[in-house]
Amino acid sequence: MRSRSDDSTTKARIRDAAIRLIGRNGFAATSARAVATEAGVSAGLVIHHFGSMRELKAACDDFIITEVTHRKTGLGEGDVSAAVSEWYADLATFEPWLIYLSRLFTDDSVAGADLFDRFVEMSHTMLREGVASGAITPTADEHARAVLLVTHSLSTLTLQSHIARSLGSSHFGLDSLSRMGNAALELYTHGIYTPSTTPS
Amino acid sequence: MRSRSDDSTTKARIRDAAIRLIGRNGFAATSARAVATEAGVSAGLVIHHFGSMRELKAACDDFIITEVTHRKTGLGEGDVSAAVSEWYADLATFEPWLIYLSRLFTDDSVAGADLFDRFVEMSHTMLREGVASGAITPTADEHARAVLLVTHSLSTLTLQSHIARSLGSSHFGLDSLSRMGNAALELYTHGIYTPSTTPS
DNA sequence: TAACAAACTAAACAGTTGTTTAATGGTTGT
DNA sequence: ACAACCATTAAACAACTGTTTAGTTTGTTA
Repeated sequence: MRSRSDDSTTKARIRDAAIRLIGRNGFAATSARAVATEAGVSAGLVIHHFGSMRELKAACDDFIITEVTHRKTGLGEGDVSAAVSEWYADLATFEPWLIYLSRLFTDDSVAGADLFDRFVEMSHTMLREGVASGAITPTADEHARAVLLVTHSLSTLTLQSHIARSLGSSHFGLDSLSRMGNAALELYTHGIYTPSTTPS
Repeated sequence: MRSRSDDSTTKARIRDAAIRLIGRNGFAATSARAVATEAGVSAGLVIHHFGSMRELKAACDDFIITEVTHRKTGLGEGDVSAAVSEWYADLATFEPWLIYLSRLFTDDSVAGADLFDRFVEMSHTMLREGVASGAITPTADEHARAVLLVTHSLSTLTLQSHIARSLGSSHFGLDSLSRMGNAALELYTHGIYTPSTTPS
């Protein structure tokens, strides 16, 4: 269950502190001294280990991306949705990663763009296979549909605080996730319009 | 078509500059001096007119929220989707507002939370009416469905840069919007799964 | 034990931040 | 013409920023 994030070197502690703070407040609002305090070290040590704040940010990006993509699970390496599911299953441990991950898409970083594009490719592959096997209906603009599905999936991440508040939870947990999942499954199964009244 | 944003007082110019910069870079990365330069005034004047940076941010929030909710359109006052459609129709003019609006939801400001909740209420009302008239299928968890639809709609806003890039456009324009809209309409009409193979 | 390298800190650095102050110029009302 | 007022600026302020420097501790190796 646990990963190499457990390496308890000081450098790793600093990186984890940065992931927590950048996730919570954004990169621009996260100072080297704040990271240092959060990690229980001096500000100079943060720079000593990472060179600069920008490089620290890059190290955090790399770490999160590696964790979400190269993680080995029972379902095979590179299965991103499996990794994210695992994160959701142990929210207490992985919540900071999820929050950081969501910031990756709204901060417009290169790392976030790459990840998004990879998601679209994966979605594309799944849709193609589904259409080939007859499980999924074909569509005119396959690429737009792939982008739409990825966008919808990620919105659960980027808008998680609003979802949780609106569903009455104090934070985005498994209950919120399953309620949204059920609603989404229903939508993907038969839409929301009754067949007879489908608009043009 | 144009609104009271056309008041060309210096105070309005400063606010518009702030909306542009905060939308582009986020509040934490937007300095009073940067806003002043963008508006062609001195840094002191920014504070003179708004009191502090936090109050300037609040003024921007208020302005955008007012524009998106109290705007009078042919479809009646308070029709948010009509207002947003209007913004999309004249992207050159309103793009900064859309970008600022999207930041409202990812910055977790109170203004964004209020707006999200209002959207959910509107969505709830529309769904109820649709179900009553037989146009929309009922569902077990109506609230979750309302939240899901709002989340999906807003994701087109919060992830607009990724959508545009993935669709091959240089920026999020009417073509991207219509491709996503068509894909969404199809999804809402009959889902993506073929009836015979609907998963449990 | 001596020597060396790495981890680490406190202090100082120049630059930027939000905000204040004092002053100037222009407009308005009388 | 005069007073009052507002818009506006340049300069200064302390607090904070990322980073550097110099130094100290700590651990390893020979």
